Formats: sequence, structure tokens, C-alpha cells
Amino acid sequence: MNEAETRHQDFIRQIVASDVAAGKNDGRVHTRFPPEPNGYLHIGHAKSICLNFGLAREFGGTCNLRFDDTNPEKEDVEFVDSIRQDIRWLGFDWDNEYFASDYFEQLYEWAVQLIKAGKAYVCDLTVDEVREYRGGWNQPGRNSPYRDRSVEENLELFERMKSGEFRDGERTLRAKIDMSSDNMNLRDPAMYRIRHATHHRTGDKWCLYPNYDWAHGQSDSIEGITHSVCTLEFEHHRPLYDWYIEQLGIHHPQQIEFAKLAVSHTMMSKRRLTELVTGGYVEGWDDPRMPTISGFRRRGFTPDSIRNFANRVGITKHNSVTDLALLNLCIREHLNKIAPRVTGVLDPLKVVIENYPEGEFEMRETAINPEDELAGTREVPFGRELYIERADFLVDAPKKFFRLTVGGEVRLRNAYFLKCNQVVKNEADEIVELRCTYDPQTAGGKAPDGRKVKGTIHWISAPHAIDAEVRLYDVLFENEDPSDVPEGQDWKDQINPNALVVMTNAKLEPMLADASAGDQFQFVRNGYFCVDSKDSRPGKPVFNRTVTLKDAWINEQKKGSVS
RNA sequence: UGCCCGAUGGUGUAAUGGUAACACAUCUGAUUUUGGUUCAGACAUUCUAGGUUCGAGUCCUAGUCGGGUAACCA
Repeated sequence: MNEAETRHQDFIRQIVASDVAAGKNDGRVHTRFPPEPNGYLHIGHAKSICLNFGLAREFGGTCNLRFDDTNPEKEDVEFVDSIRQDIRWLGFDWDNEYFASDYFEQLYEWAVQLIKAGKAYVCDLTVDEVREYRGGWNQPGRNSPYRDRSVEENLELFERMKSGEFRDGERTLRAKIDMSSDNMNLRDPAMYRIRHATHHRTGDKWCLYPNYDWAHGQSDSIEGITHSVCTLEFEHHRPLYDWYIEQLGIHHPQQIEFAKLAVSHTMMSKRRLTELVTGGYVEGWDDPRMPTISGFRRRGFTPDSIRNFANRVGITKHNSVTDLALLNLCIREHLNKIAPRVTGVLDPLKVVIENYPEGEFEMRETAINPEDELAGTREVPFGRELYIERADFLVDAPKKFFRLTVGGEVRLRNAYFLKCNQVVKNEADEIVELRCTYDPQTAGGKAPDGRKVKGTIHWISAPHAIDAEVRLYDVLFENEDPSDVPEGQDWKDQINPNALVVMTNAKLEPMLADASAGDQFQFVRNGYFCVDSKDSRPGKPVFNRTVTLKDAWINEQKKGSVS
């Protein structure tokens, strides 16, 4: 309970706290996370998971995992498994695991109860007819001609619906509420539809499936949920859930709605994410470009960083868009503390130090993580032939370019000052090599004569370096709001073709050959990277860029190009 | 067109009738053997109009703007 008292109280936590204080539900707090297993969890679900599990944890309550599996045509065990894995990875464990399909029998009995009470009826109207009878925002609906069937007839028909006598969509069971209600959800909503489909858990036992609205509230009730937290769009379903609960006279959970997460440059629609996967626009649900939890995991995000992000975005009742920069801040913040520093030259340029003896090497000491003294130091080889980052050299350098230029001097990190004397080009006029000299007096990076250099660049000993594939990831959508599609365009036209850039010729420190899946590093000056969990092979790792380092030079360049 | 919900710096949130604050972003500067980190600073906020009150971001009324909503989806 301490955590609940000390942390900032959003409006939901305030409600829960006051309920507990008032002794409502005997002071019990019981929440649940109720995903439909029809896709992978995304960062928006992470917000909901952190809220529901967090509430239970902070108030000494419990949190269930319940799969809302009332639509056999869309759901699959693959999704059930991925959801379990993602929640655990995020650092949460559920007290009970349930499925809405566990309650099919109970729901059926309750439906019979409502029929007997004259509160539900079997309707023969087609989908189109139902729509027509429902009326519009301005005009009330009309009663279905089947609304006044006798209880006996309804009972018999409903039984026959269950036993499979009718075709898909031929009949529905509807609640008898109010066809003139301002709330469309109350205009005799469907409770059951006929679907001769195989369910991932109940198989072919049922051909009658409860609609979400008929299943959801009662599922919460059965589980003794005290606070049913959900997103805003279910606000006008609440009166319907309340109506069902009251008719049945069962435990009444309190539904509280909050605004779902939106993040800039990020597509969160489950339907569209599914389309990205099935259409082959990405390589799968766990593609590091995806905003799925598995995508973030593979990309190198830590559970800490995502939980931290979820806590920072806050809980409110109004829709807003969180800046992607906040998510990036969260992962940088964490990785800065824990990631060992290594050298990875993504786009190598050969450097030959003409005054360094051929065939000789020395070891230079380097801090494993300057943010963590306990991490210690290690040694890396230095010799006559190195690779540096191509972007760290410029022939015609602007004043503010602090890196290597012809005739200019720069510091090689943890080593010596280096001066470039000559540029070697190939027939295509491309720079292929730099002829340089180093100053042996500057061992350790300081000149005895006190002269200074502005820049420090990273390097790697050419004969020692290993080759590796490094994948540079960027936003899947360059526009802030990917759902804002220009006239005549498809949302998929806006996919950023540079969201993945593969560097096939990167030069890495030899120790990285032994890194195992998921290991995380900072490639000094380049960003945070992790070993890809799918495509890496023993001795042949593939690295994914999780996030770049903040880069003041990029901002400087932008300013230059504008002014 | 009805109904429901919402509105605080560029962005995300806080202030629960009593000095509008925090974080991100941006910009300055310092430190720095990562143009990273860290540190210091700057910029900038209550949708409008009325009302209640000694006092309103907060309560009331109206308006404006935004979102949701008429699957046998969830």
C-alpha cells in the first residue's frame, strides 16, 4: 500500500483508494486484464497492463488474466501464448487465468433466465433489417416483429439455436430493452449469434456464441472484479452492462474508462497491425519496427523502460498523443545505466597510421561503462591499421565539424591524437583509405605540450575486427500521425522505406562474436544495440539498433541547412 | 442530426475553492577522452463568455472546439 500512497494518484487510483477507504467490496481490490486473443499485444496494451496489475499490486489486491475469446473466427492459440509471454516479460504475473469461453455454459443459463423473465427474445431479422429497425440518431427505432414472441416459443427457439438447427446468422437472441433509447447500445442489442465455427478452446461444442457485450460484464462479475478498467469507447456500453447485471442480480463491478495510449509516429490499430503482418510489410508481429511488445523486446527495449514509460504518460479521460521522444528517453535512460560500451564501426573507412610500426600491436584500456564504476575496464588492441566511421571524416569540413579532416587532428578514443595527411581514392573517386600519422606523445589522449583537439572519434583495429550485420531501425511512419492519410492515398503508402537500413559491412570488436541473444551494448557514439534473437548464429551475431544516442551534431547540421 | 465524454506551455501530465507545477521537446552555457551522460539556465500554459465566491484551472450556465457512438467485432 505504500506504493499507492507515495506515487502520483491518477483519477482511477483516487477512485480505488476512496472505495477501499469506504470499505466497498469489503475493501477488496480485484482487477483484470481482458485481451482478445486475435493479435499480439502492443505498447497501448502495456499501459493497460501496468494500470491493472499495478492497481492490484499497490492496493494489495489481485489481478486476473482473462482472454475474451467470444469470436472463434478471429482467435487463435498462437495469440494466447504470445499474450502470456508478453505480460510475463513486462514483469507481471496474474493471480488467475480465465477465458470468457469458460463461462459459455453459465452465460447460456443466464440467457434462459432473461428469456423466462421476458427480457430477451429470439429475433429472425437479418443484419440489414436489424440496422433498419434500429433507427438513427434522430429517430427512434421500431420494435422487431419478433419482439413479442411467447416465453415458450423463445425458449424452444433458443434451444434449437444451440443445438445447431439454424444456419449462421439466421437468428439472434436479443435483449428486450428500449428501441427508442438515446443510447444505441440499449436498442435491443444482440446477445447471441449463430456461428458454426471451431473455437480454439471449446472446439465444435458450440455454434452459438455470446456477443462481447453480453459476455464481458458478466465475466467480470463472475470473477468478482471490483474495478473494471477499460478504454473510453466503452463508456456508452456501461449502461448496458449495468442493465444485464441488474436483471441478473449478480455482483456489480464498477467500470471506469480511461483514454487509450497514442504515440506519435506509431500505428496502434490492431486491424492495421494485422495487415502489416499478413501483407508482408514487416517480417512478423515481433519485427523490431512494430509497436508490439514483442517487437520492442526484439528491438532491445527493456521491460523497465516500458513500465517506466507507461507510468510517465499518465491516466486521463481525454485523448492525447504522447511524443515518441518520451519512449526513447525511457529506454536511453535505462540502457545508459546498464549497457557496456563497445566499439562498432557501422560504415568503416580504412585508416593506415604510417608512423606506426607494421605488425605491432598494443593494448589500450577502456572503461566498460563510465556510468558504472563497478563495471571496470577492459583492453582493446591498437595497431597500424584501423577502421573509423566514414561519417567521422570530411574533406571539406564546416567550422563546427570537430572530427577528422585533411591536415586536422582528432583524438582516437582511449588512444592517441591522429592527423590525416592524405586521402586515397579509387577509380570511382570514392574515398577508400586515409593515410595518417599519430603522435606517440599523446598516449592516453592528452598532449604533453597542452594542445587540444575538439573531437574524439571511435576506432577499431582492422586485423582484429569481426564482420557483422547491423540493422538500423527508425520510425515506421515519418509523419506524426500515421492514421492521417492524404486524399487518395492508402495508409500503407506512408510506410517509411528507411525504417530498416541494413549495414552488412560493420566492423565490431571480436568479443561480440560470443554475445548471446538479447545481450545489450552501447556502440560508442552510435547508439544502443542488442543481439537479434532470431537471426543471430553462434559466432555470427546480428545486431539491432534499439535507439540512437542523442545527437547534437545532427541538430547542428539541420540548423546549418536551414540558415 | 441525437446522445455521451473531454479541453492546463510545442507535447504529456499535476494542482481536488487559496502563490499554476513537474517531465519531455526546443534553445543557451558549463563539464566531458562518447557532439553521450551530468550540471546550470532560458522559452512557454488554464478554449470563450457570463455567473457563484473574499478568492475559480477547479463549482454553475451557455457557447466553441475535439473525441466517441447507429457489427450478428472486441
